[in-house]
Amino acid sequence: MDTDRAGLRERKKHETRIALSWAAIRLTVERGLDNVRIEDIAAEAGVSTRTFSNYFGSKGEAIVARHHDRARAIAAALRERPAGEPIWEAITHAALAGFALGEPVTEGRPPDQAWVEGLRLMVAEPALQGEFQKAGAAAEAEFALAVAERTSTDADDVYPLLVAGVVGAALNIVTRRWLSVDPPPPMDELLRDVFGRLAAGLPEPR
Amino acid sequence: MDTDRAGLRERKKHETRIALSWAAIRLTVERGLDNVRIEDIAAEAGVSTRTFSNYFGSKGEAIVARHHDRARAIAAALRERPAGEPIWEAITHAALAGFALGEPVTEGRPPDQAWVEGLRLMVAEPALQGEFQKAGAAAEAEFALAVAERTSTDADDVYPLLVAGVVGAALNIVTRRWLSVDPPPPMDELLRDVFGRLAAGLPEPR
DNA sequence: GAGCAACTTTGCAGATTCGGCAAGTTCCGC
DNA sequence: GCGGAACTTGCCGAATCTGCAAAGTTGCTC
Repeated sequence: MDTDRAGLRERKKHETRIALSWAAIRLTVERGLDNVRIEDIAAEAGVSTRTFSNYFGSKGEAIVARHHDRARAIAAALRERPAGEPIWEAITHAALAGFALGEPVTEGRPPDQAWVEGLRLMVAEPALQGEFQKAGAAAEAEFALAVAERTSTDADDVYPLLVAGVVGAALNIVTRRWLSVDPPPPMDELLRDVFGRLAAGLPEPR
Repeated sequence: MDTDRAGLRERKKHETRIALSWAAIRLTVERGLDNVRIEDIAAEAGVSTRTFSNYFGSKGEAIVARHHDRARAIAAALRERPAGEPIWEAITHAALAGFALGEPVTEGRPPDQAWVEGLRLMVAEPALQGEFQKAGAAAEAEFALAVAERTSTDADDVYPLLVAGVVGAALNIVTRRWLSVDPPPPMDELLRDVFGRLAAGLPEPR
């Protein structure tokens, strides 16, 4: 039943982490960032405020945690792609796989109207901008490693860093666009469009 | 003598802002982020702590302010480039112009050893990562506008967003690299290398 | 140059957050 | 089982953030 045989302790820790992050997101979407105190989040997850601080340094970190996990999943997915595959193709597939995990939100029910609206407000929150960006940057570092491995370049070489940075920027745009267009368009299309342009060398539209 | 005829009030406000940001950077580089209190920064700039809060929402914001200004200068520089110029060429020149303003640090004296070391520690500070990224993102938005203008596309179209995102990533890499290589290499080379790769469609090295 | 309006700075207070420290409790490996 | 390691928790002080109202400046008009 456990995803990994790492023992009860590890599993519980992981569960607490998820519960905290999830509670942080839900409360923020419902009430708005300023009306959520760490106290509330901790209560929702059934732990003390002090324990919250053991897991996350701030509200923002907790909120962004899941976003961060997904970004890292994409890096992991890239490592799974066959070695011969052209790089942009591999990256596109990895991104699709990462997003295929799906927002836990939409797991059962269809995307709720009020929920999407709350999400928009949340990601627009200025206080969280830095947090999202930071999570993206951390994931980029891992992505750069995967790219370096695949292309047999040094990890601190310009090439893998540049590819990772570009991919990070692309994912940001895709995510924002998915939220901004009114009937959220299928991720597949967005991802293929953006990575297609990148693979083609960003031709100037006309 | 005044840079703009906007009146004493505006000028003084601007000076205070610079002084605060500058004091924040200097103290952080010297002592490390955790050993600098807002109280210290305000004292250094000759204002009260409450006034500090009128200008910046946090230490991080103050530290990053100059970085932010420079990024916006690059976006402004892009608008100045001739309309016919190929886009990547224009961008490269804009970036060069932006960096040419020079770190006020290196204005007179050569880059000090201890200073560069402190800078490295500062940009490596986890608590500032988000702040830097956030500043970069804000500048990206302006950059996207400039690109949209130049290419006659909609500002919320994918193309300008993507170009801006890619440029932001590239500038991040250039900045980090400038700090990481031991004798800081000339900006020109770094910028030309990175933007050259982008203009060529990110060819895989071999 | 006197006076008024708008703006900026400042001190103060309350709410919140952040981290260290020292129990108390639970889990892992032997 | 048992000892040690890891995790949770409450408590506390330092630091930050923000609203509010008083005091000080600046800009503009008559």
